[in-house]
Amino acid sequence: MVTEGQSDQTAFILAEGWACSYKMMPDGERQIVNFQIPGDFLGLRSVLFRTCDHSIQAITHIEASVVVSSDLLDGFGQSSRLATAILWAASRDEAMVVEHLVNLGRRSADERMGHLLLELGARLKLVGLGDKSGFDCPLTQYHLADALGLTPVHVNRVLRNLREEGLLTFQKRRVTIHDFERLKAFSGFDIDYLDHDGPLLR
Amino acid sequence: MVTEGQSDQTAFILAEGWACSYKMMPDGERQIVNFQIPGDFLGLRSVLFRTCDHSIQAITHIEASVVVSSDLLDGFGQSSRLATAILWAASRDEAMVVEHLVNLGRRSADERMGHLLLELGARLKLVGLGDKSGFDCPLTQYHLADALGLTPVHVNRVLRNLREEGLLTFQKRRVTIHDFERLKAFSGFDIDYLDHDGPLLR
DNA sequence: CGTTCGTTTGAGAAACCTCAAGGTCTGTGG
DNA sequence: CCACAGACCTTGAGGTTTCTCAAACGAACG
Repeated sequence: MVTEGQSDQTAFILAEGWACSYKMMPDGERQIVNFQIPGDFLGLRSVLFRTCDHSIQAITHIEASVVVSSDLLDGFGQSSRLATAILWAASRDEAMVVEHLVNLGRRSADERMGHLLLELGARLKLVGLGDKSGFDCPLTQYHLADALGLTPVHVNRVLRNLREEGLLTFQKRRVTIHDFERLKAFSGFDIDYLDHDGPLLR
Repeated sequence: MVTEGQSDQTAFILAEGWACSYKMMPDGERQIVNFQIPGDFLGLRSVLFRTCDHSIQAITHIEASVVVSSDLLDGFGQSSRLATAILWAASRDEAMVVEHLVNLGRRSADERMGHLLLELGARLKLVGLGDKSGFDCPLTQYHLADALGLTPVHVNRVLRNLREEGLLTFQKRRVTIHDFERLKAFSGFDIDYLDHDGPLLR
C-alpha cells in the first residue's frame, strides 16, 4: 500500500480489515511500528513528506477509502502558514520517535548507542553546533540508559566497546566520532528520516 | 517544564541548552522518548491535548521562547476543519508510537505482550469490534514478534506464560482476556493516552 | 497427498541485568 | 588550601532473560 522511499504516495482511511506500518532493517528484519484497524487514518506522513520513511502492508483483506493527496494538500495550502509549520514539526517529531522505536526493537545495545549519538550529531550539525568529528554533549550515562532502555552499568560497557572498536569516544562531556563511515554502517544510521527540509507545500 | 497529567501547559521553542521528553513507569523507571536541542519545538502535544501524556525536563541550563498557547489554538481555529482533524490524528498516532516505545524500552517480554493486546482490545472496542472479554485478531505470532522486538519462538513462550497465568489466551485467531484487571496491572496499561476524544478546538 | 504456513517444544549460547564495590571529578564550606 | 559530599563513572561476578538453532506437529490449500 505504501512503500518506503517512494514518493507520490496515497493516504487511506481504513474501513475494514487490519494493516500495519513498519520499517525494514538492512538484514531483512522488520520492526512493526503500529497496527491499523478500521477507522484509522493511514499513510499521513507518506503524503506530507516528499518520500516516505516507512512502509504499510495489509494483514487481512482490506477495504479502504483513498484520500486524494491533492485534496489534502489543498486543504492545507489554504490553512495558515502556522498550521502547516506545526504539522510539519509534529511529523518530523514522530519520524524521530519511530526511528527511536526501531532502535529499541531491533538493534543491539552497541548499535543503539551508535545510532543515538549519530542522530544527535546530525541534528546538532544542522543548527551549527558540532560537526562531523563530534559534538559537546551534556548527557550523563544515566540519561543514555533511560533513552536506550538499558541499565547505566551496561551503558558504560557499551561505551567502552565502541571506544575500543575505534568508533567513538564519549568523555568529558564530548562525543568524538573516530570513524564516521564505519560507525554509520555499524549502527544502521540513515539520515533520511531527518532530512526533510521543510513542509511540502504548494 | 511540562508534567504528565497536567492540563493548561505551555509550548516552547528551545533557544539554548538541552531538554528531554520522557515517561515515568509506576516503579520509578523512566523512558526518555527524545532529546531536544536548540531550534526544537517542544511541548506541542501538551497544548493540543487536554492533558499531557508525557513530561519534559531540562538537562542543562535552558533558554526558551514561550509559545503562547492561545495564539497557537487561534491560528488553528482559523484553519480548515480538515487541517485540525489531521493534526489531531497525527498527534494521537504519535502518542501510540510513544507508548509502543516505552513498551519496548522498559517492559519485559510478557508485559509487552499484555500491553499490546490490551491496547488493540481498547482500540477495537472503540470502533465496536470486540469487547472487554476479548476480540478477533488476525495477527500471527510472527507479526507479534516483529511488533514487540522479539523472536517468534519467544512470542510463543510468552503467550504460554500468559495463558498459564490465567491472564489471556490467544488461540484460533481470537484473543480472550481472562482477567482484565490483573492483566492491566501486570502490564502497566493505562488507557489515557488513547482517550482523547477529539481535537481541542474553540 | 504433498506443500506451505504457522505453532510448539527443547537445549545450549549470548546479551543484558543485578548487586556490590571502588574510583574520579567537581563544587562547597571551613 | 583542604576536607568532604555528592554525582557520576568504572569494573567484577554471577544470574536472568531472550536468542539461536533444530526439529516436530497441525491446519489450510491446491
